[in-house]
Amino acid sequence: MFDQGDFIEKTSEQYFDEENNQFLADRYITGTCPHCSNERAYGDQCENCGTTLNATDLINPKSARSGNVPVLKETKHWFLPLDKYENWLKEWIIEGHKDDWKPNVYGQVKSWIDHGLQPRAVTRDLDWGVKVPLPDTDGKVLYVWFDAPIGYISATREWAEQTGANWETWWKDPETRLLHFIGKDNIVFHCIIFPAMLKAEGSYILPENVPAFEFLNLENDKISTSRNWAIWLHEYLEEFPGKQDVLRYVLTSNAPETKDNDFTWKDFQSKNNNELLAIFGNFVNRALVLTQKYFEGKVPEITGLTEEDKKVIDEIGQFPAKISHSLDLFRFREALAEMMNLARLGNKYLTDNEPWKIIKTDVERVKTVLNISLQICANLSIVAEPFLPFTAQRLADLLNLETLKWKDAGNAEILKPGVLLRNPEYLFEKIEDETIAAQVQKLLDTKISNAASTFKAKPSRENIEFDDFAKLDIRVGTIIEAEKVAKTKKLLKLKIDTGIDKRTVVSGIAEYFEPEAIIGKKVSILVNLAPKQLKGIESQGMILMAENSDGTLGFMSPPEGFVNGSEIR
RNA sequence: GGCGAGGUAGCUCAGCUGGUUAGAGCGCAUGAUUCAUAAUCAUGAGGUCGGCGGUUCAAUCCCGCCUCUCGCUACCA
Repeated sequence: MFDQGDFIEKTSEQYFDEENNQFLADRYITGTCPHCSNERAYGDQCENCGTTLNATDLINPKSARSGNVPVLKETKHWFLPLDKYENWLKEWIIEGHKDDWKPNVYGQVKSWIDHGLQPRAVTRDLDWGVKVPLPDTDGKVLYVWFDAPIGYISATREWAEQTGANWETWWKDPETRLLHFIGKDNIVFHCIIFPAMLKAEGSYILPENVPAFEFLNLENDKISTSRNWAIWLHEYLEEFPGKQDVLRYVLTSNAPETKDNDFTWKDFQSKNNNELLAIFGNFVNRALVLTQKYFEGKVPEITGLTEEDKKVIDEIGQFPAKISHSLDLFRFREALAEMMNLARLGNKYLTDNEPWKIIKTDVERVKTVLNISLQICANLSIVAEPFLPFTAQRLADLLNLETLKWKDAGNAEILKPGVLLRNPEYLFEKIEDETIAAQVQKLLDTKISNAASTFKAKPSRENIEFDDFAKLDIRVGTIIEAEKVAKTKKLLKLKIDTGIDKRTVVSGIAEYFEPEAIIGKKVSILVNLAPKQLKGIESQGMILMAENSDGTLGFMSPPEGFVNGSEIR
């Protein structure tokens, strides 16, 4: 792309730390916030007032690395001119994929394009990352969303070299269906930036579809590996040995295809016990046990088909197409449910025909019933494979089947009469309440330890003299009135009995306290703070609050029995 | 603040270009059954389709406003 002149070179001014000889990311610059005068604001944001900043907005900027004053210095960057691809993207996605891309993906791409695309820098000044492979580019690396997609290609290439495959088949062959499975937060990268790169380079194919998923939460909270709010696969495999497919099943049936969804352990248990075990596992077990009991485990032959048998066989034939159709449309939940319907068909067929009853009077009929039931099992071993690969293999083994392909499914002649089946084994086992409780407890524990460990107490501020402290006049007071300040999210207007007088204080605590609930509350109040107008109300003082690690607030309440106006020292 | 997606039975979700009693799975209730890991099969009870207003003979589905959730993005002080 560089050789083709696909990039724009642009020079701009950014803060530079002369001592460390590097450009500073916004995060590495601190200074005084121009809005709230907090002296510890970062170059990208002031954590005191929450304002988003540019590094050049800061008053008295300092480098967080050396403590020195950074200087503005010119730096050169390479930009991908996304605007040049706007028309092409419009044609390709807005017109070309109006009907086959998911609404969330299409909508967001359209929104971006409608707003007009800007050239986007693909390099950064950082001392870590993938270096820019050009002369005189010390200290410059590739922007993560420029180098990550290239990483997908490199990874394919590495895999291909190890396995003797041709990586270009996957990325350049027009016959290849390239699909990007991503989360909704990455839509712009996979639908605009990466395709623009591929298009610019010229010899790559484009994704046929980018079916972005929404987000999966865990027990009602955002999944976060850094907060350890996650289910780690290696732990899962140790704690639930042999249950890979259970997790696959639950994740597929809960997949956030159209909106955010929640993974809960209770749901995991219920899907295992009530669906996988009760419907799928149980049906297979019924068929195998009956065959074992009545025919020494040998597949019986068909002795004659009733109308009902023919109907069932016809239904079996429809499953592969139904399932693959759903898969083609990226409706994985639907495909999975359809697969389970085949097991349901089996259960119903057995119950309707009651082989355990007619065995006493009509052995020939039982042969047919069990043959068809076993054919359903055989079909299951094929159509379950995309969702439950381990189970599919175990089931095939139980049936003494060679590995079969998708095209082998859909008929009732997969198992040959006379074939000896293995002894029945359970495909799934019940997951008990205690097991689930333990997993939930494990998560609760991380939540507790998270709260404790991620909280870093701020370093103490500069020392002050006693006289400085003595200037503060803090008193015991009581809230006697409280109401929300209109058109604000955070503010409550409080009337406080300070013992000296009854005064109005506006306090930013509305997110944590209902007005009615705090009337009568004893508080500590700074009474000699200069009055300030907030939302047109004069606030005369300040209520002292403690702020917890998660941002929640609590009153600094005086002990019981202390009267209004008592001094706090 | 702007944009995008979503808000349908207790839970998870379907509902095509608007049209008789809004569907499925799980859960729940009742009945049947006992080959099967108290599994299965049948039947049933659950929804003013987020709220308000509009278009229409007719709206879950179209339009407007509001509200809540998630994502992208911006900016003022």
